[in-house]
Amino acid sequence: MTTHGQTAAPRARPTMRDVAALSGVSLKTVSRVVNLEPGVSDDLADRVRQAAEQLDYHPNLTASSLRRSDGKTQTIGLILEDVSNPFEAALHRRIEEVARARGVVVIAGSVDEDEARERDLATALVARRVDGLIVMPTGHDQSYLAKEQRSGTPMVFVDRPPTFLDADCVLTANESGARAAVAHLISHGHRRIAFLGDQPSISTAIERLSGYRDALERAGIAADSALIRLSLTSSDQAEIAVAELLAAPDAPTAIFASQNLLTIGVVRALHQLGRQHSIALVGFDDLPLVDLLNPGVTLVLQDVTGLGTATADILFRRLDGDTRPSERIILPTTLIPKGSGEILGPFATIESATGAVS
Amino acid sequence: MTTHGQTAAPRARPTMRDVAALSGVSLKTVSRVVNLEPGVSDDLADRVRQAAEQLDYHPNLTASSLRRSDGKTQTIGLILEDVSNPFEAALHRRIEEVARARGVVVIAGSVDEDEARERDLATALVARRVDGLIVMPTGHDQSYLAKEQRSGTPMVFVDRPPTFLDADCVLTANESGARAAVAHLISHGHRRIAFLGDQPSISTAIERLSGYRDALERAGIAADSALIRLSLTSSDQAEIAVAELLAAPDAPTAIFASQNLLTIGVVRALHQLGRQHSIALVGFDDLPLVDLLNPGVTLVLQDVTGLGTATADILFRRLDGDTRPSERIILPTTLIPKGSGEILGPFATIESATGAVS
DNA sequence: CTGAAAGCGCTTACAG
DNA sequence: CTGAAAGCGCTTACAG
Repeated sequence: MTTHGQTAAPRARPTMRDVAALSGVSLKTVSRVVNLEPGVSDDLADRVRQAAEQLDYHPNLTASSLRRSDGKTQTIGLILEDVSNPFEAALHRRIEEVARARGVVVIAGSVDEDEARERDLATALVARRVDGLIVMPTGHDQSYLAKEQRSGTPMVFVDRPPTFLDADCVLTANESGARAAVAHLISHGHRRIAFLGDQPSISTAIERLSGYRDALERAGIAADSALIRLSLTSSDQAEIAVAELLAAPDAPTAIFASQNLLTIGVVRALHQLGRQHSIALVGFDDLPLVDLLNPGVTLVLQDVTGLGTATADILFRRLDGDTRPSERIILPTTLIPKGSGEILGPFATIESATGAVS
Repeated sequence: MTTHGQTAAPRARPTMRDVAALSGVSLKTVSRVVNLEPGVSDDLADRVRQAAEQLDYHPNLTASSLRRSDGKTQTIGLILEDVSNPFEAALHRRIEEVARARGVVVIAGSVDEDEARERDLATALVARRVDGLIVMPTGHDQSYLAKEQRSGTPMVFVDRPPTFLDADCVLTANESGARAAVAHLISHGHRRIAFLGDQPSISTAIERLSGYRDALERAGIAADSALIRLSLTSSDQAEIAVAELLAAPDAPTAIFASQNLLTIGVVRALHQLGRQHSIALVGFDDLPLVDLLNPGVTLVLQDVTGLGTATADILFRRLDGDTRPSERIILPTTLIPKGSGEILGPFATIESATGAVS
């Protein structure tokens, strides 16, 4: 029978006290050496380091943070809708990178679109005394975080602003991004443009709808509520919505899909119906490989790296003591023509056909 | 000037002592009520709950775990190659779900393919006294975790087995999955089949190569080293490799891309060269939307949900005291024909043309 | 049923 | 330069 790691009786982890005993110094001297504080003679410091090495001593951060005057745990919390969503996973990675440079780790969690889960996760993170919080809010009331904020936990909101709470936030220019997408379709000769959107309770969905309406208005096109489909929460729902829209009389000639999952559904529907070369499409958010589809899918891209970096930067600035009023950073989008958005509509002019407009 | 949350002087968080003082009971009684221990009179319990409510008291988990005999922090660590890789992000989400059901949160981190970073992250997690560790190992020696394992931290490896360490692991049947992919191509009339793979230091890359060789051997086809391209670490490198392979004399008629990023590169290259309808392709790992490409891409899928669930389940079983010998779970793959893998090769028979073989 | 004392592994605030 | 005492916010192990 081999000695199996998992089954052997646990061997106690050495403490500072053990290191002190072995090296024949006081606890405080070990603490000084471990924390690289100056003012320990080379002789003692060497003995301590040797003893620590010999015992394979590793400091207990949870104990030190309890006693430390700043109480820092070198851990931050990240509340997302879903850690596996590509946009959010990319955000997570950026935040992790900024945190890592400071020796800070990230506890991330998913709350889907469940308000209660958002609060539960926030409570769980606070109970573990995270140094700060980054939140992509789901609920419509973040006032429950006010006490925690007053207790000194900095918090930054990302992608969506907080409600009933004054805090920093980093957002995408959803309205102008959507406006650009729809203006792009209009400039290619479309006037009947459908809007597909997520639940109107989500601020980004509303802002993108607002950009859509604004682009139509600027072009003197009356919005037709029959072309606006909200509360679509999955690719499948978007796929069905497209089939319905295209089967109706006076069907749209172009579609603006205001979120990545919805874009997938639209692409599926158009391919299914064999309409991918006749119905124009612009999608919001990045999707891998869509440039290889035929036609490629024209997308409005968010600056995920910029969002993640700015969010983490602000949080750590607050942790470093920045007490200026809360700020709101808004990052622009980029429209990438890939084919589907350049399909000409019935009102195309010579300019739009020759690409004189974009 | 409004009162701004972030700038107001931090208000100290209430402690158990504060609750005890306000309710006029001892610290221990508050502890009993907070931890739902029996044996407190309704009268006192009520007073304590009211005081806690009034002060907005929330327990400090980091302090309680320090003192608790089991020392549990209700936190586990997850070491990944990249939290934003779709496969790993999906794994992360599954593990989070299992953990959440037990009130446990997850600290995840990315180490890319950097051994030093793997060790640093492990150290950072151990310093925070995570209750357990889930590791997708990058390095080729996990013996550095042996002491930690003996100290009582359970650990489970996922996707790749640990080296120089006896521990549980949950893997994909890489070899048989790759064998099935290549056999599929052979049955469709291909004999010159290229293999594209990641760094040979990664166990999954080697296992998939082994499955490739095995399938060829079983079909009596001699392996041609000119068709085997290893150490490809990005889509771009795979794209270049395909261009080279197809430009060479006696070029392959089919390609097996043994990892998701590489599959993307192959698809790009084939479309670029206009060969997507003549060169067969099977890819390993899922990729969104590839079924909408023309042709759709035939894939070998891993059971990500199964991997995540099994990994987390084992970890928590160990945390619950299971001391049986370490186990190795291997989950099967599924081949999904989507078009690219069914392109017929020069040795196609009537059976392969009619789909009598899959 | 209730609580006073000790201590988890550290850092703080002093004193020498 | 070095260390003894106190204490971070809790739970443990007792005693009443």
